[in-house]
Amino acid sequence: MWWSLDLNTKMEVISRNTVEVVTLEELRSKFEVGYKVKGYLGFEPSGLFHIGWLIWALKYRDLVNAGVEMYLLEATWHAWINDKLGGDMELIRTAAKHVVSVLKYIGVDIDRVRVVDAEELVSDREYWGILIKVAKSASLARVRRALTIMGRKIEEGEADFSKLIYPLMQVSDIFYLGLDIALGGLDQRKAHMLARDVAEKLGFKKPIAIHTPLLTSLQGTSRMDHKGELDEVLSDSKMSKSRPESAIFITDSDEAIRSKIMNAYCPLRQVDFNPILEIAKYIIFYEEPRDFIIERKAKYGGPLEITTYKELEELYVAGSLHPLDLKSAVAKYVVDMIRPIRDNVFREYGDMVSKITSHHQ
RNA sequence: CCCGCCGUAGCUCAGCGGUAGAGCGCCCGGCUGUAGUGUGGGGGCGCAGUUACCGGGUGGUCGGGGGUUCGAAUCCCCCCGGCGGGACCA
Repeated sequence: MWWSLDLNTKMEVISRNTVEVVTLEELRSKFEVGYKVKGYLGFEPSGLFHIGWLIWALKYRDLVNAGVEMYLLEATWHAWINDKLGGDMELIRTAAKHVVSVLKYIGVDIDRVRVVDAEELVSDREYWGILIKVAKSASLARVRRALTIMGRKIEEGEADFSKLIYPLMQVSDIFYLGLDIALGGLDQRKAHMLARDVAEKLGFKKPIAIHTPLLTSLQGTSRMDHKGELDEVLSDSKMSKSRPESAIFITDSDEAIRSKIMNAYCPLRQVDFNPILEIAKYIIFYEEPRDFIIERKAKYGGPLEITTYKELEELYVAGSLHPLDLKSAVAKYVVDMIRPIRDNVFREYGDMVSKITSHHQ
């Protein structure tokens, strides 16, 4: 268990499969000092759990297992600000609960997690005091720079003012809970950096930011042929709920999962922006070694058995593994992984699922 | 966190190894014109006062701290602050 982990093992467990830890040195010294390290992840209950979230969920599990005292913030008010689920707070709250359940099913020791609803934070006037302090210590331009995409539309007058409060709340959440670590997908970077910027000025702990990768959309990124237009290629590539066919949901049937994977973008021998390889890397091979069997007819080379992602990638780059065989294998493992979770979600949150599903239409 | 630019007078900035500057503002004075006012009108005088002009004056820890140098606003290092950019969005 965690108390038996030595420092180097902790550091390894926490930093694996992340895009970055800002900064590793700060994290190490926190552990060296030896006091109870507190971390959190805030998630916006915006709909059904999808496979992209699994990446931060697994990282969350790592942090819990590494002995970090983890908070899980149900960012219900934040979802409201971002007009998620039609602003239906009841539905948002239920959606939040189903995410907590999924975490439990993937093996997060939920008894050691402190689940907090944003409702609790905003009910405390101290929270709003912190928020005003944060607001006073950052210029309008600085806050605007920390905005999500949604918020950036303010410039065009397409968004309401509450979007500007959003990053202030994210920062206030961290300070209010007294956290050492802020975990999130790479898309949370701007808010985390704002928190780091103003923390010392206000006498709060400067949070260490841990960012997990974002999965490429199953549709991939077209326009790869434009040389040097990386930005253009990268745009529009995150796996997102707004386009159901681009993501695998925890509620998808075995057939739906297989079909989405088989139809996914998966260029021969190419690693970059290859959603199937990413799923293999960040989800199937999250923990290594792992037994991974690729069934193949003898005329295509026969079955393959590997244990690490590195082996898989090498085979693929070498052209020894055809996209179709890769997809079949990945689909099998994803289906096996999701099936039990899905069954539980339907059992506990069947009503919510149908509500949200109808909401999508 | 990374990259780039910036921080010099109240404001906008120039100067980028050799005496800290300009424009604007501000203060004092002058003058011309103008509206108001004392007192019914005019003149004079006074008060008050807008704009433009003229003259004079006021302007500074050159963001902070170290270093290099005979000499630093200027070059180097560290820090603080600001703006922009940074895989989703654009």
